[in-house]
Amino acid sequence: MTSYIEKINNYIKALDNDTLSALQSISSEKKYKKGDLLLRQNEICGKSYLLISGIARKYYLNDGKEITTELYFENDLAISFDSYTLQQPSREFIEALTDVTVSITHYQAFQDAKAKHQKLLSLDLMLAEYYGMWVENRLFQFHTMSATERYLNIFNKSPHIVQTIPLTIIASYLGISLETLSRIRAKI
Amino acid sequence: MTSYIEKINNYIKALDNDTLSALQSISSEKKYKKGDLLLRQNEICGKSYLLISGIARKYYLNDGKEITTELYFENDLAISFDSYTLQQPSREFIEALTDVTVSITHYQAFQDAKAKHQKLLSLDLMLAEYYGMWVENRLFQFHTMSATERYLNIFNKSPHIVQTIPLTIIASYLGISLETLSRIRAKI
DNA sequence: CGACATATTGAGATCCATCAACCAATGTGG
DNA sequence: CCACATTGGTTGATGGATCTCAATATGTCG
Repeated sequence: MTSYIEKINNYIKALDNDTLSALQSISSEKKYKKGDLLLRQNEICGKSYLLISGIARKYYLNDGKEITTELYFENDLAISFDSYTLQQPSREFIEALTDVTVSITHYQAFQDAKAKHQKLLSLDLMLAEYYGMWVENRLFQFHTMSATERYLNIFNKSPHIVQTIPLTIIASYLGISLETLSRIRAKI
Repeated sequence: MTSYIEKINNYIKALDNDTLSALQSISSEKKYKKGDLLLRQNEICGKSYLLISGIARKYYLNDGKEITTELYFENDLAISFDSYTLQQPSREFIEALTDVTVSITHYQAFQDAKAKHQKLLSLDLMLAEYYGMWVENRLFQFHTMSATERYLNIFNKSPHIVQTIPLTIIASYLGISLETLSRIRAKI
């Protein structure tokens, strides 16, 4: 599945100048400070955020508790998928965990560009497919792995997450309490 | 999100004849008997199956146990998403739970058709988006709801599932043991 | 330094899985 | 058409994983 990212990146690199400039003309750079919210609950996700530098996360509130659903690093694309797709209010927030620089593309401008440039439509399909597989894989892990296994998985595959993100956030990302995560780590 | 299915169905209804006949020319009907496997583990999912009648499910084996990941009814599109997208061996099976009639479309033929007919590319994007939102929503439920809540949710929103599918399968679909499901039902 | 976020540790409660026994309905071979 | 196997479901007892509440560190930053 990692190879699919490469495929997407290669696809972007190989875009003709016409398509590429169309994409660039509807994108703009912006900086956020640590703690800033790129998207709030109940707002419609009308933009996509490509992380150029920094770390961000997506989360929602459940019984007043923050549940992190995705972590974003350099080169990741941050959106609230259903809010963006349906253009309906988001249940999720997107928050900068460090100072971040992002490339913003507006939803409607991208829709228009897709109509004119078939390659952007193909790109959008690839991105949606990637997200589908990513979520499917996450669900798979929730379905089959214990808390310890899920932590070890992230620890082995994405050590940078464990090193840079507060445990409180990692715990909610893994779907366990902070205390349980702390105990899991103590045992290893 | 249900409205997105309607949007997709309306989109299909509104397709021009050229696109529609291209789609039909690469699809064919086939019948399966109850218990037949439409896709086996380790096979590459080279076809999509649109259910015309009957019921089917997708599942995988974990420690020798069957874990159901999706249930299909009339008008649902059955594929192993990652296997289909990456054209890699599937970890999932697709099984007919009753006699079924499906409309089969080959992966490669559809890829070719998408290159010629932009509307099919748009359709594919909508289908991928729908699947992404569907899985996201399922993950959301696993993340926030107890076994009882998940059962009640399915019981209220999709009573036909509870009425027609064996509890063993529903339990694995909900990510709980058959015994727990039985006890949940006894309490209500 | 003080204050607030972050992390650890303990004790008890809760949810759910597992193992096992049992029951009911269905189907099949002789 | 019976005897028996098979499938699907229920119920009880027990244990383990994880949560919650609470107390106590350990930062970290203005």
